[in-house]
Amino acid sequence: MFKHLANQSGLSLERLASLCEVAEAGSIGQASRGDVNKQSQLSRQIAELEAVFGVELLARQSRPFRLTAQGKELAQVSRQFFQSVDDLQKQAGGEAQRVVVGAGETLIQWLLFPACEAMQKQTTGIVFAFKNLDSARLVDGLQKGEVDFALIRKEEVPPSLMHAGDWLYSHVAFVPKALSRITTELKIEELARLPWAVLEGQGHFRQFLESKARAQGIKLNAALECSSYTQVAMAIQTGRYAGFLPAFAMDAAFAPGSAILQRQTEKGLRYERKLTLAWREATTRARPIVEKLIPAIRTQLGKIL
Amino acid sequence: MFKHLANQSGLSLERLASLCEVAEAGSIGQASRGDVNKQSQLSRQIAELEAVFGVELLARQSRPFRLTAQGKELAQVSRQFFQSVDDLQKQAGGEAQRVVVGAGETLIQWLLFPACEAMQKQTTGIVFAFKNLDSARLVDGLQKGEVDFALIRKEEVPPSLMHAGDWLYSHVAFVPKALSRITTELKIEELARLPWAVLEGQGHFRQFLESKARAQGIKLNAALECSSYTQVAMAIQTGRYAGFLPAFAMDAAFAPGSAILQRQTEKGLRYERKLTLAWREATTRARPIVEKLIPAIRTQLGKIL
DNA sequence: ATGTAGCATGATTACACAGTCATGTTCAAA
DNA sequence: TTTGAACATGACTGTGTAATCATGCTACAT
Repeated sequence: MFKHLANQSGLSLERLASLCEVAEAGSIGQASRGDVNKQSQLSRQIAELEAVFGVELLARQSRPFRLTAQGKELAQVSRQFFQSVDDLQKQAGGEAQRVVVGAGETLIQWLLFPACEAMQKQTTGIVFAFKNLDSARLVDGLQKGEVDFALIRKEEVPPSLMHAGDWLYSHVAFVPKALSRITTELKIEELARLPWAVLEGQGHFRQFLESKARAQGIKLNAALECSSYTQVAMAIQTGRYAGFLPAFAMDAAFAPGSAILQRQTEKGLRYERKLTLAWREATTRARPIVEKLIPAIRTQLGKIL
Repeated sequence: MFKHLANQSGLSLERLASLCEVAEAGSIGQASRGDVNKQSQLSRQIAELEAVFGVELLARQSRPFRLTAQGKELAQVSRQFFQSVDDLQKQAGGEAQRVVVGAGETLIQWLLFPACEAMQKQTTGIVFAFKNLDSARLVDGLQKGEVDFALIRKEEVPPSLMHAGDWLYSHVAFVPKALSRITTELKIEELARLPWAVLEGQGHFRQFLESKARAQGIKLNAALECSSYTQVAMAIQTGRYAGFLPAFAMDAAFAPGSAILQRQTEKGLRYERKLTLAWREATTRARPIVEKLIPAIRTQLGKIL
């Protein structure tokens, strides 16, 4: 049967696990993280695997070495196997299975976290792990099998991945009543009038706002630079700044009855995104639990969005 | 990462390969085939795996022991992994990948063999392995991953399996010119008049013929009992017997210009079957080569049927 | 050119494992 | 109840392997 494979000198679970580590880290060096012993192990073990398969698993043209296509393939096959075995073991031992959910920090905090919270009460035996990654890394993680599913912009999902759900949300303005009691749509002029807490740097939305302001011959009044939407929300909460947040932040970020007005922006300032839940089909095959969770997550997210 | 799994004492490729062997054979005893050493190994190794997973992999209620549901699951996960690794290794070494095709003996000889022959000329790097199994075993083999795809009756495909293609064929009469020069549809009366080479035993088609004859108050003239359709074809070739064969046997079984008349049967004697190509989705995921072959096989079979 | 990050290799140790043989246990059928 | 088939267990051996330390090599950056 498969004894010829299992018996082969140079092929072992440890070596395959090492390959997976290198695949995840990107290179031998990163996988060993300063541990010289580990470095020598990894180098040797991958060389031994190469001897077994008669193929280069590491591309040795430039340093640091990256995995070759065949190296990645073997790593993926192994990873899937380990994951399945791990699931079986946890299932048998009554332990909770780990499900890795990826998204941007904002989405995790205000969407995934509440949604998963609700699910954990119903379904026992699941541990969610949230990964805060940018969309490129999320897609990569999905394809490698390191992330089970991800909440990302629909446009970012490559055709090789599965996806379901279709949630539209827009950035809306949150203005403390202390600053303004207007409740109608937010006008562009107010970009200059109100003191805004904005994200530092060159984020998409920040650039969008600045260009809109410029087009009107005004300047965005960036009174506070924050490094995350959470900070923006905190700034708004103080009552001294207005800010833009995704609409779904209202319930999650502000206590009910707080003196904050949520205001839709006028048409010219609309900034909309379409989210979807993406995953890799192979993952659902190797991990039945992941497939089972998809409809549940969809309905939970649907309740919030 | 997965070091915690790979390091676990009691978990090894050999033990998993052993589990696969037992899964395939059905029990420890059958897997060891009289080798007492192997028996003790298998017993021990499965016990060690059980310790790792904390679950019974063998159902020890009645002997011989069968695998439990969890045992089967682990075996399947492992089998898939081994198969993928094996494919990678063969691909890397430029070796041919083995593709297991299952069907009844008749279908193998007169349909699959010619079809695969034609494909091997185009596609290099594939070795076909034919398995002659009854449909129950074929379905079982498909689900276990031991058979890559099978040509079986459409009605036999359970909903859990994929299938494609839809080939209708009927059993028709082959009559040597030496016995009769009639070329019209075969009448029931001829069942008694002509000397028939038939399959021994209680095959579906044999019973069908006998009941039709009885209904007409005549008796099937079974002049020769054969144990395979190949033998029936050989008998017909001698010129001394008539016989029923699947219509597609004409080209494959008889040399062109041989003195055999192929005759459709009259309506009351029609015996039709619908074939399809069945496979398991997980197999196509683990073995890309299998997925690639499906359309090729379909067109090749289409040419014959 | 030279340093250094990134990887390879040789040698050694301790251990887990597969393999083997002999014998024990359990269960089902005769 | 007996018998044999099916599986378990204890004891031992040789081997492959992970782990560790020391040192050597090679290519990229400065």
